[in-house]
Amino acid sequence: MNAMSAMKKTKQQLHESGFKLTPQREATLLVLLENEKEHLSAEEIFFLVKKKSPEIGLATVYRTLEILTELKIIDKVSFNDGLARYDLRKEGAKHFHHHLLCLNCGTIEEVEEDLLVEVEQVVEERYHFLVKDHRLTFHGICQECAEKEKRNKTV
Amino acid sequence: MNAMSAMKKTKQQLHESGFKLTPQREATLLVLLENEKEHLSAEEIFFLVKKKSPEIGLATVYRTLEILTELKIIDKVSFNDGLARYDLRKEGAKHFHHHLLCLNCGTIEEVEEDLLVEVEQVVEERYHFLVKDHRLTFHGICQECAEKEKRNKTV
DNA sequence: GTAATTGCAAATTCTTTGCACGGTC
DNA sequence: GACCGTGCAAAGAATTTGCAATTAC
Repeated sequence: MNAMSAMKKTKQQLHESGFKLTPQREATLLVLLENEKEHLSAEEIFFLVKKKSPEIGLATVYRTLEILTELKIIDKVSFNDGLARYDLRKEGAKHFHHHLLCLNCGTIEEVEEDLLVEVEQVVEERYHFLVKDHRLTFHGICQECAEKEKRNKTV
Repeated sequence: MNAMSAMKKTKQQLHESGFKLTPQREATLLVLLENEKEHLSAEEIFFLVKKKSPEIGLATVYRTLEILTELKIIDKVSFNDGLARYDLRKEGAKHFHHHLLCLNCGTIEEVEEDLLVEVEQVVEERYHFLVKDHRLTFHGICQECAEKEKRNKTV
């Protein structure tokens, strides 16, 4: 675990861009680090931060998330549920990881490995498009739901 | 061009699900067909429909878009600009087409061919996830912007 | 010291809902 | 005549903004 080192690194990134590391920003970042597998919305982050630092305002959380997105420390994603969610970018990850969204239970799984290396090459060559990043989400049925379904049919 | 046949087919789909093809729904669908390369927001669709049928209300457009999404005639997409956009599903397309979003000029190009056939197989095998559909958007620089950039450097 | 940052409340933006009215089979 | 669909206006949800007070460096 290196929440410490991640925090330190972020602090530096903030300073490099002329931002200050305020307690509010630190608290927000900590929540993001502690929940890196989740895909929290601004409001969810706000409530989690509020638990430890009750004086924080929702607007500050929004403003912090905006800065962190700008610095590419987090990514803003949207899974068609109409609100923005925030996802910590993995240390040194060149590309955004992929998501598996279960249409049945709504769970979001993460796929760390980059499955698009070849596809991106095709896009660059065939469509003359210089790929910088991507957003890929598969919609489908997760293993757990598929098994549940199977069991129900057997019964 | 077969806006006629597309309309006819949709009419049937609506009827099969117990909906009527009202003039408002027809006008909305027509705008979608006429702008199938665009990625219009609800409001943009509303204004285009209003040109021809000034009596239509925004709420009706939203309600129509909801029905069309439900019937999988259109797809609701979001490109991180915070509002929903709607995209006509291609005739008989099993999978949602891909998008190329230019980070410079904001243009969205479409990629009709399915580049994910093999990747989906990997996901199914390696992650035990039954893929039903996907959302894939590449972020990068389009050909036009890349050339403009090059020209500026030469000058 | 001072420019950046904050919390709060008000404002905006996008979308949904309630409801009386109109159209259709 | 029951029912679906509509327009309008009001409500709602998510996010942004203005501003005076506060804080980090």
